[in-house]
Amino acid sequence: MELSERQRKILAAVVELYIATGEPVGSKSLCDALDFHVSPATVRNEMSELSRLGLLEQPHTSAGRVPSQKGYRVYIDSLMKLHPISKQEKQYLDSMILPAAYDPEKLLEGVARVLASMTKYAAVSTTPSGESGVIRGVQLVQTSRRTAMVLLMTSSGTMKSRVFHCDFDLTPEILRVFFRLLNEKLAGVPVASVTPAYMQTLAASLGEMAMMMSSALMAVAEAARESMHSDVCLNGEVNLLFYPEFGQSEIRKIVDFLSRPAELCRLLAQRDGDLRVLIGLETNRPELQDSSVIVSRYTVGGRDAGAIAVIGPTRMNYSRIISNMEYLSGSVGRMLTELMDLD
Amino acid sequence: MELSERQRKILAAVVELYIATGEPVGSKSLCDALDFHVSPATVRNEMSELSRLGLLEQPHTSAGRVPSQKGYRVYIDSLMKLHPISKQEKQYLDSMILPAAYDPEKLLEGVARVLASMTKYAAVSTTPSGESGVIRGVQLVQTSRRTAMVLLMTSSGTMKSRVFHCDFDLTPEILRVFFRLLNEKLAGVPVASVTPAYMQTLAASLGEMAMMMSSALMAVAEAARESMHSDVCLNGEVNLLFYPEFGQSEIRKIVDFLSRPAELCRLLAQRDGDLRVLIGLETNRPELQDSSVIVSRYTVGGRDAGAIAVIGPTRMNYSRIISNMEYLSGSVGRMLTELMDLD
DNA sequence: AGTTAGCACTCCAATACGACGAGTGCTAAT
DNA sequence: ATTAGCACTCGTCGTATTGGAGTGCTAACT
Repeated sequence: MELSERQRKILAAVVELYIATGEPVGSKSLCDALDFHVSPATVRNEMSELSRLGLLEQPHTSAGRVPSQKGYRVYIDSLMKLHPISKQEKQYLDSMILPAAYDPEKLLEGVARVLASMTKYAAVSTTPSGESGVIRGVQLVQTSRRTAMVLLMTSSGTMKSRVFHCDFDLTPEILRVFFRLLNEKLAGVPVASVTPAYMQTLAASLGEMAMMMSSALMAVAEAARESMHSDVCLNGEVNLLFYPEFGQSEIRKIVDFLSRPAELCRLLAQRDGDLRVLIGLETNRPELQDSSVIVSRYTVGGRDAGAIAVIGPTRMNYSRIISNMEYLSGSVGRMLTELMDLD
Repeated sequence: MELSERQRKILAAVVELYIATGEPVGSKSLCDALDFHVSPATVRNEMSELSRLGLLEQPHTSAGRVPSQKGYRVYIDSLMKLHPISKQEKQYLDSMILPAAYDPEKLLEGVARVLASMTKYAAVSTTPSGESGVIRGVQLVQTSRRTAMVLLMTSSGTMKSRVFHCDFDLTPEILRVFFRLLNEKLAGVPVASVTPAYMQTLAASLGEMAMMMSSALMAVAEAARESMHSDVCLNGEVNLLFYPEFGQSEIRKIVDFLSRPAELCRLLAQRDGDLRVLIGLETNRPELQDSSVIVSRYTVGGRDAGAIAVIGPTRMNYSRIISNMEYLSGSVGRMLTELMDLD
């Protein structure tokens, strides 16, 4: 698979023209786009060679060429040049997510929104997952006479709240006792180990308090469970409707897939490397055979925490989107690290 | 506009058949659906009379009849009979939203989701608006050495949090002082009056503390501002794609409209009566000329608080959806009232 | 040997045409 | 007042035709 310089240039030009116009590119129009002069016939020869190599394909005999998945792969891996993101773009992105930077869930939701509106594709983001975190502390806040809220903070930067209800009136003193007990028992415990069984033994060790605190303990357990599983925010599915390469039935399948958070999560979980581009079937998803996914993972406090992703037609403006996503995932990580005071 | 009993039956049958099949209904098929025997010719006469009255219209000369907006209006106002929601449906709806019933925002998001998946239309919900509420209390929670969270609770059932950062180490004593001061000054104050100017005068009255607390005050102000404006949750826009009556360009316009929360909010704000059906141009929105909107408002603690709505093609199964929505908005109100301990 | 002009060929897209049929409105008979 | 009969309208669907974009091949050129 050694391509000549000219073949590389032609392949790149085909990909870029096709991305720009959406139509199969023929030898004539390709000639105009090339930065050196050759005749259409020469280009045709080269193109038929590239077809033989499986990098280009023809929708039908008398049509122009379209990049194959392999062709996109080569383009992305070695032909494409990323032009760095401009200052205005940076400012724009920051200004869109900054207002939500006070809460991880809101922030990631905002990121998905801006990503979708910027790219005009579907965007996904996951909130920081706390699987590997330990409980940093539990806070209690009275919200009314007989209700209070537990706030559970973890070392991985999540913060979950839960309201609980008692059948007796709460007083500051009671809350103080609850607070002391909960933090004594739970600080430093990995959230993953806060199972119902664990709570049972914990309750046992509380002796006579256990009865009074049962609803509080439940709330803590639920908050812990929730801080383990990371939320998936989806935005801009509708954008996919406007790409002619997707027909009604494809759209339906894609939307269906997108609406299943668990599978979506799995797609984003592959964490070898900062940023990955999955083209068509590389996603291992038949419903995404004509789509590409760009996944960029972000870190909080230096550790891998979550991902943002864009899903669109294979014919995607990779270069622009990749540089924007790299910046965005960096920003998100930085903001979350700061928010959690983990730096 | 006095319709004979037979005309009423025919109009109802046309609407129901059209809703069920999506195709203009002709005299022949209409005859079969009627519960009394008449010939197609008779039906034709009646239909042409209904056309003259503006209740039915024809897509073209040799096609069947389709209800006009006026026709739908009459159907909904006086012809349609709601069959009450079944026990299973109630259980299904409850089971879908109950898990999210610990947080108003999550709950309303869940409601929009279940509404969209149940109806197969687009669904919208607004979180309880706190415009008219007063501050019930402010809570402070330390989240790390130099950061803390303010929690602002209002009488209208909203609860907003905000993290703030100090440039000195926080101690329990400092927080206690902050807490006392904030609650002294702010409890009972209408959120609407917590303007920047108000905060300024408040800061002035705090004397030397003002400097230390500035970031906390800012956080409170932001939380107050946020508790005034109600969030809009949108779900299921994609569902609209699958109705043939919407073409690409219509879909684009509708989606565009749906993505503007302010306008959406305005649409849902009309609060005369529990439940409203807006047909086509009754929405006062050109982009919704082929859509209908069903809005149902919910109350928290006896006062109007927010709305849930469904947006779909004019050809909508009104009867089923209305009864489901009535139940759902009742549930939501009940859950929120309970959550906020306002009963 | 690589490049290019010329040309026959393929195949999609757009257009036009005609048959078909569902549905109407009108008229006249019951 | 109702209904059967009938001519008429108009959109839908299938088929045939045409035009054009693009290819692959061959032969000539550098």
